[in-house]
Amino acid sequence: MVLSKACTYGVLASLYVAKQSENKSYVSIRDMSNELRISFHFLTKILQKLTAEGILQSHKGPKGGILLAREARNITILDVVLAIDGDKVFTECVLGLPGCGSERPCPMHNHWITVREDLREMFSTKTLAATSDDIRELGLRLSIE
Amino acid sequence: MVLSKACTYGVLASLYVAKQSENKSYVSIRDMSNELRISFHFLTKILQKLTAEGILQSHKGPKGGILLAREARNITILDVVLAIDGDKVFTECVLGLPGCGSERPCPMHNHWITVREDLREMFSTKTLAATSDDIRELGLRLSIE
DNA sequence: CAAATAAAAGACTCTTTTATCTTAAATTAA
DNA sequence: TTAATTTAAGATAAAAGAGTCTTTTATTTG
Repeated sequence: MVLSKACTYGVLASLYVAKQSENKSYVSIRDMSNELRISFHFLTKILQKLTAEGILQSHKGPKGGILLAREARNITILDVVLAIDGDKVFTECVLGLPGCGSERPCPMHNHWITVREDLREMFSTKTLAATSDDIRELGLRLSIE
Repeated sequence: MVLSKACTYGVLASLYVAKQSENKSYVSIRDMSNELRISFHFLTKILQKLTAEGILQSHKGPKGGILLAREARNITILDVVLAIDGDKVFTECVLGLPGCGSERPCPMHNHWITVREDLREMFSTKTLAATSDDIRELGLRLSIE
């Protein structure tokens, strides 16, 4: 798996919040966990990380929940991935050799760095705004159902 | 990590065997584990899988060890990856949604399938023969050192 | 202020992956 | 045929990832 489970949940949750953010009220984590079919407590932990990283903002108490901390067009899926999984996928050697790079390359290095960059590009070109528009217009899925 | 640790060890080991296979004698797993700095017993299990999958052949007893089961130019790195990790990386949804595909795509599907295919292509175009030639000619690394 | 609500935080469990250790089986060679 | 060597197999352990449960803290509303 390219992304950890926590990371895919974080991306799905961010897109869910972006999609709801026309209503200016906070998005309930409980509702989101029901709709996305993600364990509530596990989701909570992931969202806490995204909040700590300045991607989401949260509010306790009745009518509380979470919101995007910045405008949806200023947050990319790469931002969410980096916040949860870090940049390992985009920097590591595909054969796991420490210190692999142009000076001391592994047998796959030159080919791998192009694929790795394509992967990063894929995540960086998609903003939450544009992606949630796609979801609405094309009827794309965010959950198991 | 795109590949499991077991899988990266399997690829490194296969390349090591290919590189040694000018000498027609069996390659010692013990020597290989020392040179590649991979735990002997863990490596043994991985090689057993590759043997079971028909990529390697083994021989017990003194002067025993392993060899490629086919010619190095007829084994690709993809073969090794599929034998150990299966085809999950090349078929799964990047957001982990079960049943994601062109009929019921996730928000990243269309972009992801191109990256996924590039990844498969990277592994499938490299034979053990060509890659071990590269290693010799360009002095590439197979181990931590 | 008190009660209800909802996120935050931390402890804990389960599963999978990675790694180690021990014993068994096969083969070679003296 | 016996001793040494080397892979095979299985049991166990350690670490990481995924998921659950309980308690605490902050906020709203009656």
